[in-house]
Amino acid sequence: MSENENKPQSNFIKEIINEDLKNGKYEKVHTRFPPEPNGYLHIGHAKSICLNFGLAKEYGGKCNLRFDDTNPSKEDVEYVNSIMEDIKWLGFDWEDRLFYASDYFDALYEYAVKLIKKGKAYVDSCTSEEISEYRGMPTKPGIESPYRNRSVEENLDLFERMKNGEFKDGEHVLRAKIDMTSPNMNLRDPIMYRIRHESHHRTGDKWRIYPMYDWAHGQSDSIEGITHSVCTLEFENHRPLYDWFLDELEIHHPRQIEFARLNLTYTIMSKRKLLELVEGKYVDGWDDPRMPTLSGFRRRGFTPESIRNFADRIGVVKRDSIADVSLLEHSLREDLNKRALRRMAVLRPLKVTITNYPEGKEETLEAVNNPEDESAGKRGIPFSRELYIEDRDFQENPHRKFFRLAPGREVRLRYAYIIKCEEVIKDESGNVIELLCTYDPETKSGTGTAQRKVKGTIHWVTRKDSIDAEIRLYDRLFTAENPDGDKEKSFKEFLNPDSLEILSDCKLEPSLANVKPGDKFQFERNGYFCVDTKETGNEKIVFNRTVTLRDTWAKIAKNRN
RNA sequence: UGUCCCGUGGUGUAAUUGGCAACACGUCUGACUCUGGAUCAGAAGAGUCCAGGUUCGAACCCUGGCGGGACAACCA
Repeated sequence: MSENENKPQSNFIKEIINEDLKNGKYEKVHTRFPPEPNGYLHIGHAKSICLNFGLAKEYGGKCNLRFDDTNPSKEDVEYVNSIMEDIKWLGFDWEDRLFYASDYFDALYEYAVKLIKKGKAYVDSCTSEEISEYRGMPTKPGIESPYRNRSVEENLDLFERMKNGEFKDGEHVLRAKIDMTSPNMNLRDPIMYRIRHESHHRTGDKWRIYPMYDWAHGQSDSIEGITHSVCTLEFENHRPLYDWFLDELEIHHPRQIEFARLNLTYTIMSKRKLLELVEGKYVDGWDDPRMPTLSGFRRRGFTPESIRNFADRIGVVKRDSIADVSLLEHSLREDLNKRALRRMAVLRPLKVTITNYPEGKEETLEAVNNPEDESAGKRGIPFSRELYIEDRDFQENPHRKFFRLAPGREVRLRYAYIIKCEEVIKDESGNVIELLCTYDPETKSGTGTAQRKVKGTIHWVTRKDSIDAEIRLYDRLFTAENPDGDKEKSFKEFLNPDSLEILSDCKLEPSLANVKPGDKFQFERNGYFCVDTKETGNEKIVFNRTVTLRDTWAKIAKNRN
């Protein structure tokens, strides 16, 4: 619902912004989304993207895209491209404001020189072990480095030579001179620059020193004129440092605001662990439809609208929480229900012969494309003597509340006739392999003569005209609500062995012959499906099940146990 | 045994900033239905982590507990 999307919901960040605007701290709102190009975006990032771009839009401001590319050894253009693609797919536009932290390496260097001259930064020549040892513990103060009181001149000289590549990796670092006894670890002379003899994906070999996150981030925000720098909770303890740099430098001072990152039931959100799933081949790549990555959701058949709606509904707060996937699924179904064309597809076929339907006869029946949208029109579907129905729509000894086909019972074939099961044919081992049924010619759909009511309606496909396809059924990737929440067990122990089921003998109605990768449909009574973008080729059609329909029967069947 | 942040139905959020706790998801009924979908109607479910205090009045303010999270990468 578009009104849903426009419904402005307040949150603590907007309250802060309102206050800042009111008292003149800032005159406009300028946010940014600052991903590190070292992995694929996931739904947690989507929350942040929706938030940052959403705030800019709501306040008539701007939102920049800035790649936080300060660590050449982890980052890659592959990620840069996938990130841009995902943001665009989600529906946001940074216009001409695509930036990189590496754009500011020169400016950052000058700022560092300024701090050195102020006596607020120094070159430390301790080893990384020593530095870490001197840093102390959260509960115990650190001690000062023996190099802490070098002269400004010496620092300037050393720092320039660090830049010029005169030293080896790890030989020196540039540190801010703050307070080794601070109860906030981030203020214990944080490292600003480290030496890395590595090429950067954008600056090439120009730099031999690279800035750390804390040093690069706030200054980049400042350079871009960001007003509200929205980030996740783990940076809360960094805010004093963020502020310290800006204050010492006396430059434009954005306000950092932290919110709780998104957690979702039955999924993990850690980039590192997601990478582990990919590298360990537990899934089929970053865009595996079971992955919580945006590329995974896209391939699975999710719409960007549904994800945006979801992001609106979960809200923004400072407390840790874990959102229910069913809310995401609700947003998805709500969107797809309005838009997806209905089609009939039989996932697990059971042959049905209508014994009193003339052999060789064929007729075309009319079916509605989308009951939620009349403009979607109608289509014809062929009907003839031999059909397939869903094998689960037949029970030899039906449960009390099962209103589908059973020996001697009647059901309506959607958009066609009422049929009655007269005989059950089995193979040697007792499996039902075919049903012999009769139909009632008076009950043709839409004729108005169909006065008779039957309790159940099932979908079907004609044998002769059906199209073969492979359909992949997905279930949640993990069996535990919070797979990451167990201190004893690894998240991998909660992987759901049944998260993927491949059905290779599915039968589709003929109107599905010319589908294109990415096309989305509702297969009546089954769920929403989309044409897989990777596996679908000339000879083969592969559908992914995006999400099932709400299924009350499944609930009844489950509760029976 | 430090600093910072956070505690509202099962879940996620709200409460016009001190006025008797609202919405959504989920759950459960029922109606309708040629999708056991959608839709519609309804129900159950928290007295706001605990204990004090201030106040005519507290989820909102104060104090003290308790519980959860973050911080000890030359990662972001």
